[in-house]
Parts: sequence; structure tokens; C-alpha cells
Amino acid sequence: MAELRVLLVDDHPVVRAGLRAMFSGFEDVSVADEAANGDEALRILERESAVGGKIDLVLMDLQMAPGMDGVTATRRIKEQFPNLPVLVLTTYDTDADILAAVEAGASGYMLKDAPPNSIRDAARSAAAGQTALAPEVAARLMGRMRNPAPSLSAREIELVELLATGMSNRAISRRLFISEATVKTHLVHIYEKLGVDNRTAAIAVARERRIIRS
Amino acid sequence: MAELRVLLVDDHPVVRAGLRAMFSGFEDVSVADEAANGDEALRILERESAVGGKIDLVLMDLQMAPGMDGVTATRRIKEQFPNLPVLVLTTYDTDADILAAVEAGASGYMLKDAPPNSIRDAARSAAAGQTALAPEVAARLMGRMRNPAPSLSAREIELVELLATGMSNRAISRRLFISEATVKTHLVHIYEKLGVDNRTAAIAVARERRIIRS
DNA sequence: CGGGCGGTCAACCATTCGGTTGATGCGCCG
DNA sequence: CGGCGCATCAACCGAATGGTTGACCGCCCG
Repeated sequence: MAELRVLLVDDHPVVRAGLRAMFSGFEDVSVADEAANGDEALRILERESAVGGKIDLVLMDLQMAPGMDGVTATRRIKEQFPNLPVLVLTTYDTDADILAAVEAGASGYMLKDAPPNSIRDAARSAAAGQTALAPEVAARLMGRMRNPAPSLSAREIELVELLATGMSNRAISRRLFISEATVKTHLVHIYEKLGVDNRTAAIAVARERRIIRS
Repeated sequence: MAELRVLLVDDHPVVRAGLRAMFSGFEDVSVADEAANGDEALRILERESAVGGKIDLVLMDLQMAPGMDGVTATRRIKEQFPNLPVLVLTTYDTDADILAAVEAGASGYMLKDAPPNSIRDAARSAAAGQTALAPEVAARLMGRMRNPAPSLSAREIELVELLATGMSNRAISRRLFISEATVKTHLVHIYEKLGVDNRTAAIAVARERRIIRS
């Protein structure tokens, strides 16, 4: 089997070094290059594709400090290089993170606390065009399929966004040119859908589910 | 100078491998052992101290999934081994994380996105009994020193963190084993310091100023 | 075309929250 | 020692929020 050449994308030098070290123990995988953020990854891919396209797989972290985040980077990469598999390797396994990654076109979703062998196997699977999910992630996706959480309407999301800025009901009503009564009605619906009973909890849940940007 | 023997504590095999690889490039530092959580770290330290105590420094991550978290682990280590320096190496630099680590007795606070040389230097400083702070962390602490007026006390930060999870005053009072009256008093102070007049606005400002993790 | 859903509004009441005053104890610092 | 900041608690009141019921309109979909 041909050697698999991967591009590491992670803002932590420590993590990149760890993946390098980990892959150096496997003869069938090698690290082609590293990027600290999404922009850098795209530049590397463009350069590589210009000289023959030697990269088989991108290993992408989701959280990256100041530059382009992993979800956006994944989306861009899939736009420019639809056939290049992107395997997400990150710390968190919240619904919001997983869904965002899948929607962005990730070929798989692995967690950093996985043992080296699992990560290597996932890399090989993803490079072969298959989907590679960590067990915890797979379980979470199944759970969502069974009882999909009710989603907020556009108007309700608008309200939650204003909520999160700390505005009172009165302030929200003025901003949206509706009465306070309407604001309260919306809030009741939002609380029902999110399974909470006050505004701060609604904000917390909305952030968790990435209904609003945190 | 004698070789520095460090204990790595991090729940991610990838990160441990990265630190190992990073330190293997330095002749004056070596990895004595690894632990995936606080319990394991304590067991290793007890065993090592029984046979002569060969460990000079603990490198501690703060976020560790299911077992003992890094702050608790640091506190326990400092209780049992007061002279053993613990250098925190983590991802986040919020006031809450930093203060908790410092109060637990950490000798330093470095961020994982730091270059290898900085981490090595910090390790050597910490082992020599000095304090090692990442520039971002140092800046944040200095900022707190310069104008302590608008900065929250540790207790108040604790309150804000619970606020942000959506808890009511009553729930917070139970969690912290204080009366609702005390919670309200704290909140009034928090509102004054942050220049707001309700809890959701307080959360918004606290996130903005990175008093709590967003 | 009828019903469901989303958005709007009103009135009402209970609960929570915000704000004040005042008080105690503790530890630290000059 | 005296003061100051921090944390704790109590009682009280007005305002904001939560929760309920009921209503109207417009739109889309079957």
C-alpha cells in the first residue's frame, strides 16, 4: 500500500509534534507538512497541488486561536479540493461541533484522547474515502437521529442573539419594533424548545448548541 | 546542569507524545513518566518518592476529561509534595483558569500554543523555583494589578461562572453553600464592577473581557 | 379550503430579580 | 490599633421576568 501523506493543521506546536511522533511509528503514514491555521493550510494545499498534488489527507483541529477556525477551513478546503478528505481531530464532542464539522464536509471526527492506533486507523479509513467516527461521536449522532431537538425559528434565533447581549425584554421589544408581550411569548416558546425556564439558561444552551455564535 | 526529570500529566496521548518529542530535542530535560489524569499522577509521585524521589517538575494540563481535573490535582500534589513545582500547561488563558491554578499552588502558567523553546525555558525556570508565566498570562495579571477596581474577586468570578450556566440565585446559593442574600450581594457588586444592571449583561461583559471562558 | 404554524398582542398573577440599608466577622496593611 | 476590602446574612420593596390563557392575522401546504 502506498505511503499516506498527511497535512497537519493545528495551532499548537505541541500537538503537531505529537502527531508527527505518533505517525513516525507507522511506516505507512508520513507527515507531508504542517499548518498552524486555516489560511496556512490553504496556502500549502495550493502550492502542493500546483506541483503535483502529493497530499492524501488533511488532519484538522477545530479550535484555532486567532485565524481561521477549523470548520471554516474545512469548508474552504472542500470547495477547492472536493476529493481531498479532511479528518477532524479535536478535543470536544459536543453536538454543535460535530454537526458543524459534518456539514462543512469532514470525512471523519476523531477525539484527541484516542489511542494512537485508532487515530492511524481513522486516517487510513478517511484516506480510502470512508467515514471515520470516534465511538463517542457515533453514539452522539445516533442519539440525535432518534429524537431530533426542536429547532428555533429565525425570529426566535434573532431574539436569542439579543438576549445574549444582555438586553431586557423592553429593550428587545424596542429593537425589534414589537410589544413586550410578544417578546415574552417568544421567550416562552424558546424556553420550551431548549428545555429551560429562564433566559440565562436559554443563552447557555443556545451557545452549547451553537444556535448563536460564542 | 543536572538533567531535569519531568512528569507529564495530560489526558491526550497526542499531547504527551508531542511533549516527549519536544523534550527529546533538549539534552537537559527528560520525561520521567506520563499520567493521563490527576489520580494517576499522584500514584506515580507516591511510588517515585518511595524509591528516592527522582522527579523535578510536573507539567500539568488543566482540562482532563473524566477523572480529577488539573486544578484539583495541582492542589493535591502541593499538599503532599510542597517542594515539587507544578507548571500548568494548558489551552485557555481566562482569568478564571489562571486564578484557580495560581491559588492551587502552580509555579507557572504556560499556553500550549507557545513555541517549544518557551516551554522548555518555562520548565527550567519552574524547576529552579521561579515563576514562569506566558506573556499573555503575565499581561493579564498585570492588567489586574494596575486597575484592581474593575476586576472581580475570585469569589465573584466563581459566581459569574455559575451565572453563565443559567443557574438561578437559589440554585447558586445551594451550590456554594451560602444564602440567597449573599448571592444577591455578590451580584450587586459584580454589576457595579462590570457596569451593568442585570445578570445577562454581566455574562456578556464577563465573556467580552475574558473573565470567563466563552 | 381548512388547518397548522409562526408572529403578533393583551391581561393577569406568581416568582424571581434588582437595589437598598444595615450588620457581623475575618484578614491584611499601614 | 484602626480601617478597608471581602464574604456573609437579613429584611424589605419595586421592577422585571416567568407562566397562563386567549385571541387575531397571514401564509403555506396538503
